[in-house]
Formats: sequence, C-alpha cells, structure tokens
Amino acid sequence: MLKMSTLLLRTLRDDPADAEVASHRLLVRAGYVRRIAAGIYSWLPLGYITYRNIEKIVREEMDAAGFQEVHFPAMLPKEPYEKTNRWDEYGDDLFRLQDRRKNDYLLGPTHEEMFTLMVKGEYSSYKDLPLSIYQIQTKFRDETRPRSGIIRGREFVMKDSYSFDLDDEGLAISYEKHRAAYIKTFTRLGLKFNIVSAVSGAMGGSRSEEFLAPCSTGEDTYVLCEKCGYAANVEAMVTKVAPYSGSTPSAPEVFDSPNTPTIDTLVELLNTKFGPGHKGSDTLKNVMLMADKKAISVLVPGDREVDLKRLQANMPGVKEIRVFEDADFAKFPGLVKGYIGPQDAKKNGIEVLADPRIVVGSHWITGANVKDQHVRFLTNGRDFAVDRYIEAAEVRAGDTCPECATPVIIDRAIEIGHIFQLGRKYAQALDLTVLDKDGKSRVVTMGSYGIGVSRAVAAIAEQTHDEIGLSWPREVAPADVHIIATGKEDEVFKTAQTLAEDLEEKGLRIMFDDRRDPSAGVKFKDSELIGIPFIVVVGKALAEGKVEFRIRKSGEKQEIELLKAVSAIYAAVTAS
RNA sequence: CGGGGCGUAGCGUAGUGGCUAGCGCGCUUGCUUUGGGAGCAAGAGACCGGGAGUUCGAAUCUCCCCGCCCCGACCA
Repeated sequence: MLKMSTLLLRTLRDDPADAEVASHRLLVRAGYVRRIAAGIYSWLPLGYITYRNIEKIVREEMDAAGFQEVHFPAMLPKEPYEKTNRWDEYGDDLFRLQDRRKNDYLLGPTHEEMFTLMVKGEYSSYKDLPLSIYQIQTKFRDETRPRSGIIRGREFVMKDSYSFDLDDEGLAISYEKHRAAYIKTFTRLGLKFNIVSAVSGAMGGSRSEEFLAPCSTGEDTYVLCEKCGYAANVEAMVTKVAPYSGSTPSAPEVFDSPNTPTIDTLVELLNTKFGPGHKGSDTLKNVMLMADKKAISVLVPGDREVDLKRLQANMPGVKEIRVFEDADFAKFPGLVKGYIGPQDAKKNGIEVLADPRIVVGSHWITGANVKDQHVRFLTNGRDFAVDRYIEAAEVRAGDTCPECATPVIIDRAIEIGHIFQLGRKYAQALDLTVLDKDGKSRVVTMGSYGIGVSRAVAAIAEQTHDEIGLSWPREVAPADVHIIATGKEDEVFKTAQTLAEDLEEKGLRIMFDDRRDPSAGVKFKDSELIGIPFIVVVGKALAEGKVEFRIRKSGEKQEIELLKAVSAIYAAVTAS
C-alpha cells in the first residue's frame, strides 16, 4: 500500500518553466519525474512504479511470444562497432569514453552487434534456428536536441529484440510474430496506435513498419486513409498517378516572363498572357540540391515543395542533402537561377530525379534556362528526360491514397515501436553463419524490433491526460484505487485504513492518502493530478455510513454503502 | 550545428547601477479552520549559473564560459 503520508512525493502547484508538452509538464507536476540534465531524468517512486508496470507488460508479452530475455552491458567495447563500421557512422550521437588505459568504449545506442555476437558464440547449426531474443536496456544517444521531456531523451529505456533465421521465409514468420506481439503489447498499454509503413533506409531489408501513437505533440507525421486503412509515415508515402492520357502538344514554346521570381507571379503572368485557368500545378519546379557533393535536380509540380526529409529517406546511402548555394550555382553556369528547366540537365551533367506526378508524356511550363524566359509545352520524354523517379514532394492532407484513391488525412504521432527486417548486414559483418542441411555455411538473416519503454510512459500520458491532470489506464497506473480520507476524525482515517486493507487483501493495488494536515481540496486536486483511475473518498458521507466512489476519467461520482464498499469497488475496478 | 529565448530559495516569479534582494506556493512552530489548492502570527531557506572586468557602489553594465527551453537541421 502506498501511503501518502510517507511517500516521497511533492506535487507542484505551478507548471515547471522548462516543460512545454503535456506529458512532461504533468509528469513533473505530479511528482513522477525530475530533470537531471538535458534529456536525462530521474524517476520518483510514483514514476518508477508506472514505468515498471509498463516494463512488466512488455516483458510478459515478449515472453508469451516465446522470445527469450537476455541482458547486455550498457558500456561496450569499441571493436564490434568498428567491424560494422558504426563506430564511425554513428558520429557524434555516440557517447564515447575511455578507460584508464585509454581503451575506447561506448555507451550502447542500440545493440545489434552484441546480439549478433551472442548468437555467433553459441550457435552454429540451422537446427538452432529460428531464434528471437530481447533485452530491456538503457540506451544512450547524444541527440543534438533532446526534447519534449522523456519523449526524446539522451538516456532512455528500450526493449530491443532480434530474430535470427536461415532464410527470408523464416524471417517473414519471425517478423509477423513480433508484429502480433507488439499489437498485443500496445493494446494492453491502453495506447491508440497505427501501424504505418516506414522507409527501411540505408539498413536495407524488405519490410519496415512503425507503431505510431497519434498525438499532437508527436514528432512523426503520417498519412492515414480512413477508407481502406492504408497508413504510412510521410517518408514512405507512395504517390500513385495515372499514366498520361492527354494529347501531345506541339513543340515547346519559349516566352518572355520577366519579374516572375515565384510560382504565384508566374501563374499570374500565364493567366494574363495565355488566358485564365493556369494553376501552380501546371508548372514544373526544378529544385537544385547537393547530395553528398553531387548536384541533383528534383522536379516537382510548381505548387509543391521538396520535402528534404522524405527525399533523404528515399535516397539510402546519401548522408547529407542540402539546397544549392550561390557557390554551387557558380560551378554550373548553364543554370540560370529562377529560370531553370530540365531540358539541359544532361548537358550540364546533372541527374534528374522527379516526382511521380511528372508522368511520361505530360507537358509543363517551366524555366527556359535563359534569364526572364520560360517555356511551355515542354513534354516529358520528348523534350526532357527523367533519370529516376523519387518520392520527394511534400505530402499533403487530401493527397490520394495509393491503395484506394481516397483523400488521405495527415496526423502527428509519437513513434512507440519499430519493427523491421534487417537482413544480413550485421550477420555478414560479424560473420554469423550456420551450417545448413547440406553442410554448407550460410549467413543468418535478422530482424530488429524496438519498443521505447520509457517513452511509452510519456506517450500514454499524452494520450490519456486531461486539463486537470494525468489519467492512467488501470494496468499502467501506480495503483488501482486512490483512497482519500478527509476531515480530522480518527474514525474516518481508521475506516479508510480498513477499507484500504480489505481491498488490498482482494488483490487491488491501493494508494491511501492518510495525510492529516492537507485540506480535502488539496487531496482532491492531488488525486486528479496523479491520475489513478479510481478514487474513493472516505469523509463527510461516512456519517450516513457511505463512501464516495469516483471515476477519474469520466468524473462520475456515486455514493456507496460502507458495508458494501469492498465488493462494489472490487467489482467496478476489476470490470474496467 | 543555425535561429530565438531564458538562468534570482525546492517550485513559480519581481527587481534596468544605490540602503538588509521582494512576493506567491511549498517547508517549520503555534492557534483557528476542515468537501475543492484555508486564515492569522512567528520562523528557516538565495555565495542572484560561473569567472573576469568597469564603477565609490553590480542581480542590474561589458567580455568570456557553462547550463536550460523552443523552432529548424539531425535522430540504426
């Protein structure tokens, strides 16, 4: 039983000045966490109980799925990470340290290497596979910008699993098992979530999905089709367009277009010059970019911007993409800033990437590569060539679903889980092989699966809180029932104490506000802030032999006969 | 890393060169109060983020450093 008279807890009346998002604000105010440094937090008793409840659910679901729990150190030697090249690739995000002999160590940001080596050390036959193992571990990433309290910290707890299979079919099965286990886990945690397609990125692998918990303060943006259920991270959103069906126009026609620095001004000129009805989407925007020192041109309809994040996600292997600067233009005298068209790209030695909307046969109004001149009827396939199609244009609400062509909606969310088929990268680099039936050595294929355990505390808080405080799902809450004794008569406190003991006897987890000094109002406010799902008030109504039963979420209140209180409360709580 | 903001008691804050740094919450003691963050009285608690400088005098001005928050970039 948690007794508030002795619980290490001080709730705050004011919002902390350094907290912006709701979960952060409330977790601090309700005395769950305290900030130690940027992105580094301590857990107070209430917070740690809540955290452990979540951890327990995650662990139970992993175990139930047949995955085995292991545990690695947080502090790791450099060597395995050098073999996979991540000692360098991870860059400044890696926390590095040295021992007294000046040997290099790191604080693990993720543990692919260690898991791979563990399996390599024990197993060497196909008969040992498949295998899925996991750990719940503190990870360290020196994020350039930790933010939103415990949503993005530099030290956080992650459950990471890895599956090991002989072949792709096996990997697909392991992947499905994890997917199913994740659905159970997040459902039990009381989270609303969407499973969305994600970009596998540089790691390769054939399939990757994210579990996103919708929430306005989330950092991820995703699209959702309410009709067919298609969901994708905007980075992975696919643009589906019909082939060009119009007629092919006559030869391109160059025209004067002074003072048209923006698409809007160009459209205005077009409407004056060639009659009304021209739209930004009739024009073609040529965005010049540098991708790891290579100049590329990205073609998008004039009414859209290039989404650099999406572009990057769809260019695996490319580390840095930035917009053209004056110095870059200087290197390409054929490019007339503000009047660039794709006609001369080949001549200028520039690769042309295009949004799928720029279909073959379609014609566009775009720059003529001459100052103050544009061209119309410039036709894809005839007047210019696209080297490669790419998803790089910004995604908007109302864009069409690639599955069923319904307009999609856009929402923000917190990434709470990520599953993906890793493939053989790590097994290859660390030489994890097994002998197959024929005695031939084969590289194992892996899957990687993560749940942000500490982040889940914040995600649940984000989705469940209201104006007055936290409001946890029962299994996550630090207790099932919050019993408040009000007034000053010993009788009230004795009755409350007995009620608490009886309910605890029945297996409920109880928090008992047995403080003598604070007024009833203070205790009510605290209980609402702390967010335990059921509140029982023993006080005024006791004179009539009653106690008050409240439901935190709905605010419903009812009086219950004291004599029936234990069974009535037990029934109400366990039915929830 | 670029842009913006902030740093005064456990928390929230006032204080733009002048006396002993002010207030609210919280904390301690006493009395009163007791169903929606009670009242009165008396207390404890601050090297004003750190360092250097300007000045008769610095929380306040200057320089350097450190830390924190927000937007962006970044985030297997």
